[in-house]
Amino acid sequence: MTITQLSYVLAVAEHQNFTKAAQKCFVTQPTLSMQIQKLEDELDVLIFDRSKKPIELTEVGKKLVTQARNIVNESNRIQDIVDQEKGFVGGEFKLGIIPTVMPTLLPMFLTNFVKKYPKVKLKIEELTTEEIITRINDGHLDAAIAATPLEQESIKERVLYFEPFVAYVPQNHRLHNNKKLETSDLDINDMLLLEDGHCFRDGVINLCKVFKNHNDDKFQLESGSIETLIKLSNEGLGMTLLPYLHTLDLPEKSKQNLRFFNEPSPAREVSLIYHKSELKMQIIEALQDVISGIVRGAIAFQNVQIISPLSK
Amino acid sequence: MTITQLSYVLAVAEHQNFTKAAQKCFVTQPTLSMQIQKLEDELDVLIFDRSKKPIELTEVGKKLVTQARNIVNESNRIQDIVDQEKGFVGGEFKLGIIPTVMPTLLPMFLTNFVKKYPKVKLKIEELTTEEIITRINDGHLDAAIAATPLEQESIKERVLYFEPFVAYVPQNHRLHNNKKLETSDLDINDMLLLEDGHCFRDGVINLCKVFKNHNDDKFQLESGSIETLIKLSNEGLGMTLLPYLHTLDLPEKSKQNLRFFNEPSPAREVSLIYHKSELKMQIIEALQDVISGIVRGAIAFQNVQIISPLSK
DNA sequence: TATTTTTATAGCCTTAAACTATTAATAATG
DNA sequence: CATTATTAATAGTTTAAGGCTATAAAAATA
Repeated sequence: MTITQLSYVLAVAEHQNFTKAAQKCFVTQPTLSMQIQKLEDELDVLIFDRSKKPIELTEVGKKLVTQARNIVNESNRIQDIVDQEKGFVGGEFKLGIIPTVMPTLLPMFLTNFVKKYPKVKLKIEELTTEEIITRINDGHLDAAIAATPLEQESIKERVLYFEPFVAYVPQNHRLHNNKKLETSDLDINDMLLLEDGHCFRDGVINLCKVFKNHNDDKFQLESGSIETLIKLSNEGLGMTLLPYLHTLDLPEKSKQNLRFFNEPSPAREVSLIYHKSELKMQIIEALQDVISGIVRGAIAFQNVQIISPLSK
Repeated sequence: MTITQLSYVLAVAEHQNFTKAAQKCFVTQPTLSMQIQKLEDELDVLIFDRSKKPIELTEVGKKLVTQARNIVNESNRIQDIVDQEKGFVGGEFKLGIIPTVMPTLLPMFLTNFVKKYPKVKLKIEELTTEEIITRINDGHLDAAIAATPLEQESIKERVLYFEPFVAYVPQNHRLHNNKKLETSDLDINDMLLLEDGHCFRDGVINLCKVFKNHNDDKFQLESGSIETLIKLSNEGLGMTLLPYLHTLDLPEKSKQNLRFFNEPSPAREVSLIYHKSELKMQIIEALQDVISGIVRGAIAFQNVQIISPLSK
């Protein structure tokens, strides 16, 4: 039994297809088929049920795949240990970022990070929290930036910053003349929301839930981007909430519609999250360093109240 | 990097000698040397410091060995999973037993176990608790029978039975005429003890500590076996405590010197212990089944008070 | 039924992992 | 201090493993 064979098994289990798996492993299909057969012979057990289309794992197969993933993960760590010893921070690193953090945070730290750690090949993907959790668990992401706490047993979190919710209240809105807002002022029914799947949307809903009843799932207007949200709001279709960093580069005119909350201001907790196996920890720590350093300058709120990003 | 290479590293780390390691791995010394060199080349790091005699691990080497042990352990589990699926309970199994349990418990379950699981090649070793802990941690033992609780983070325990302490009080002893004893009757200073290293000795000391001050480490007479302890006691050199199972096959004359404790009787907890990685769990469960079944007939005490086997 | 997709088999080539034999280096001993 | 063990490294050879291409077989789809 070799680590290579185990990773072949993982690839087939994932793609349910020998040919595609072979491509992902950078070998030919016969090579991969042979190795898996060899392993099955050695263990004297069928890992895959080839009669099913697409191919399925047998019952033992499922257990073996779980264990194989363990072994392959632990093996990857050998290189990690060596890298750490040498002080080498490099290699490919896949980072997921949720959509409502991406456009504001990424430009702030990316240049700095690339300059400081030129050997790291960052591959960044915009993903929803749900997608991020799946991919961290199956090893397709090395880490991600998301709103926390997520309450995931398999995922560890390191808080980067707290980002207050800022209200965007258009001119004709009942709250426009309030200088500061209370969370109790909010009414989910005149609030513009992001589309389903955004955890910022869930955060806003949770925030409103605390204080008001609401017509479950009867939101009027939803949008896929915060920019559209602002435009819709300007059209007089309701107020909305923005993450603080999004308010920094608004035009002066729009800034006049911003209303902060009285302290403790509701806020989301934004964290660097990663699998509990702690693979590539050097890079994760490098990211944390750079991002915390940058954000510390931009955000300086002390007294905040964390709103959960989970839809309950 | 292969699992084979990692196990070679483990062997050298353990024996601090390439030649001996090669023997243990059933390959020639050059083969093992080459593979370790290849791994060092691939990782571009020295795992062993060959300038030291005997050979030592480098700093990275130590970390790598820890991780390698993980990987090799997890790999062994693949076969475990297959075995479990097939309902196969077999293969070599190394079991440690503490000296004060060995002579009484082993004859009770061994024949039964071998009959029920003929494919398991049991290799039994008499070892002290300390030796057992070391060997379970380094993988030289698959499981052991010892007095618990041990408070070892890396070791799991499954209680087999509670074995009361029974006093052996010779004729001329001050307690001889008491029909039953209280633990408060005990005085460590007129107690015959096993030699250092036996956890039963520590249990007895802990029991006495609870109620009396004692002359620290000023025990008069010590012995390596319980049989000798009884003989010494018969010579009028003091009373002693025996584990209940040892009292069953005493000659009738000696049995008249036995004094039980009032309930709750002090007792030791005897458990099957194994590494938290839970390798060869099928065999461990088979052992537990057989032993519990046998002992249930021989021991039927309900109301006992567990005495810790740890020397504090 | 024909066509495409997908896995298994056959045969070949290259590399890697094992061996034996030997050398080099170190430690132990006379 | 020279000699002898002990032990790791190197050289050269053999066998086996892992890879490839080409092709056949089986299954799914048109």
